Amino acid sequence: MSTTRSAEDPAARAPGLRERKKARTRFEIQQEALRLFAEKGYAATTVEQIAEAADVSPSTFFRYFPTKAAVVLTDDFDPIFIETFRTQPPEIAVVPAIRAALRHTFGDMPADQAAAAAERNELMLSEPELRAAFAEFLISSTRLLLEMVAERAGRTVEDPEAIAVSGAIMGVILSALVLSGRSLEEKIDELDRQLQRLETGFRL
Amino acid sequence: MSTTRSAEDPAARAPGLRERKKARTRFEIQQEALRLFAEKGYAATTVEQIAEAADVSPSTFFRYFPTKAAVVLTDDFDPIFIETFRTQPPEIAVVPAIRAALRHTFGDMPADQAAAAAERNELMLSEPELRAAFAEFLISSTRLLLEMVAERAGRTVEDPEAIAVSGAIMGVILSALVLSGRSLEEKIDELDRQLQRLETGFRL
DNA sequence: CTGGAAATTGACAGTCACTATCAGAAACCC
DNA sequence: GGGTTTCTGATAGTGACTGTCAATTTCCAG
Repeated sequence: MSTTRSAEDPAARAPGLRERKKARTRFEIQQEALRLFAEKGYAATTVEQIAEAADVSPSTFFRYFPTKAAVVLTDDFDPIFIETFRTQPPEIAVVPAIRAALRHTFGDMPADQAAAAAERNELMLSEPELRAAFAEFLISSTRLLLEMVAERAGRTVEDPEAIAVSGAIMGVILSALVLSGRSLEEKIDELDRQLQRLETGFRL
Repeated sequence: MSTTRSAEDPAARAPGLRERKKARTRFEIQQEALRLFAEKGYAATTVEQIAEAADVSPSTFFRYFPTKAAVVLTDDFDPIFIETFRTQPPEIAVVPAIRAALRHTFGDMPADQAAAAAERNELMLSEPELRAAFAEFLISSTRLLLEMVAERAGRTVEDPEAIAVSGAIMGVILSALVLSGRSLEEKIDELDRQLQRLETGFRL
């Protein structure tokens, strides 16, 4: 059996070689793609070039990412955010719970991850093609948010007030992301204050 | 100066044959495209088929519409809405002014236009490709809304509160459009009530 | 009304994102 | 090691979109 190294080997701890290789390939593709995008621009980079840089075939690229845009839009924060929101004490209202979840998810983010997120965010908004794909994300997120809101408030997903508040929250988030010209950190702070206004109403 | 009354002639009032032909071709293409989309679905309809149905070459199609999606997204209501909003009495606050403008723009819409708008709306949300293009529209609309809000409220476009309220309004509109499963007319009514909640704050 | 300038058009060739298929290689399980 | 499953690359497509260029159509001046 083990003429070679034992179970302590960090390469052997993962759920299997296949899984590890997949994760590694996926990461590699994304890494190279983002590098090329930053280097030559999104539109000027072809999938073939990404595949070549990541040392896979174009076919393989599409097995890992359904579209060229997905390589930019793939985001690991959603599940964390959702979980945090769900585990807020039930007596807290929707908007405060959202605020708490946002603070928790994005508040103490490692610097390198924050930088990467900011970069992808910028890319997402500057490239028309990606802005388009962003809509997909936006709409599905709004749907998801509505479900979470309804669950917490004890309403159905058809409830007009639940729909309105979900939309308003998403709109505030979107506008903070798109319109506010600040750093990601400042945006999070600002976002918190803006959401607070949803609770009290706007006086403009 | 009028020896002839030709200026009244509806056919001669137009800026020239070239212009008229262009407008007519444009209308023809859009007409045929929407018919084919309704008939066979958006994805299943190729530009070549649209071009053939409209009796032009594929090249010509792309000279009139930058993308296949643009043929669906072309919209004539924005300018009306903007004008109505701008001409609201200045003492009225932002949200009520939006509500008034929405009611005026979409409230007394002719039945056939409403039907066409509803159809395009449905198409826009059901087809992934179009939903993507919808984002373009969404983001630019939010920017525009921010400008209008800032103007009315005497704030700059960097003002956080102006940003927040613009986003919230847009979010409420979006969610009403996307999430609420009603007819267009009902949606407008519902939208009015949902916007009202923005003024008073949410209690969920 | 006519000749030339300018705009519009269609044909053609090409790029690129994305899909379907299929045979071979790698990893899994025994 | 043998049999099964999964992953991969090569190939050949489809369809949206772009660039070019010559032919046609509309415009306008004389």
